Amino acid sequence: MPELPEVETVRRGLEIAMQGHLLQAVLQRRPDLRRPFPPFFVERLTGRRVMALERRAKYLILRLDEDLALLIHLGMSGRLLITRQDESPPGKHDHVIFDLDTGVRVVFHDPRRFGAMDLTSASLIGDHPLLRDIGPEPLDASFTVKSLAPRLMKRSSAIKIVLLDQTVIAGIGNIYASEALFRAGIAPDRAADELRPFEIAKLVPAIKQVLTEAVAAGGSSLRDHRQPNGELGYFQHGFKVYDREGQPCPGCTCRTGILRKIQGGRSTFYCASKQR
DNA sequence: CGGCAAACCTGCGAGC
DNA sequence: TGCTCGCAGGTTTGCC
Repeated sequence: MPELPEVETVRRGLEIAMQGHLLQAVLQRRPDLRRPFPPFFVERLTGRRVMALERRAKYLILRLDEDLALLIHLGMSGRLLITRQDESPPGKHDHVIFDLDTGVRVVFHDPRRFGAMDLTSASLIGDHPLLRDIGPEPLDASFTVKSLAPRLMKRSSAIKIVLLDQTVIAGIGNIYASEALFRAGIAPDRAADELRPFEIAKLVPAIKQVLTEAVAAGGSSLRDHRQPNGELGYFQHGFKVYDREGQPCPGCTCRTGILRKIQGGRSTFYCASKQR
């Protein structure tokens, strides 16, 4: 499902349901997702208290007591849903169930199983191999033209491809890469290292703006994404180009409208007139 | 190291 | 109705 806004939406929902409470029972219903679960997954989690919920890029971090941290990635189709322990039995793709001491149940549901979970030391979380090389958070004040420009100057690939690289910027995925480039007026196949300073000066606020608006809307709900309370996000109504091939461009009067092309095996949506 | 294709999975809608 | 094909908010791996 999930890019930064969707994962942040999940974080906020889980924070309300889980923070301060005990993991009374954990049920792991299959041996692996994309990779095997870590050894003694259930045993290490059972009885732990959830101290805090954080997000880094598209990862959720559950800080637990006893210096333990649970790292969760939702992959393409993962959801975390809040329900009650007395509700219907788990379904086919409900792979992990967290029962809290409050009667709340949190279900990890992931049909494609591209998701991932790992356990690690909470105090050394930044050193974890999955987090170690991730780039700056785009909504942090430290993400600026000055910090982004040198990173882009090292890359000759198309800017759309580079925006998806989590070591360059954290949390952008296929939707928000297209949306940010449209808002910045930059063509997706431009080489990253050939962008001019004034273009990077448009790109940075475009990224911040589209992500901020999407977080405020509870993310985008296309196929799988739900907020943890089951409600839909609604930023899909704010898309200007994503999944709008053939529709009129909302930014200009060109006759071609929104185009779709494949970059790195994935769809990019753009307007050839407004984006140069 | 950079760049690119393939692989990992299941489900759904379109077209025949 | 039922089949095949293409496509899907991601990341890792392996090869050049």
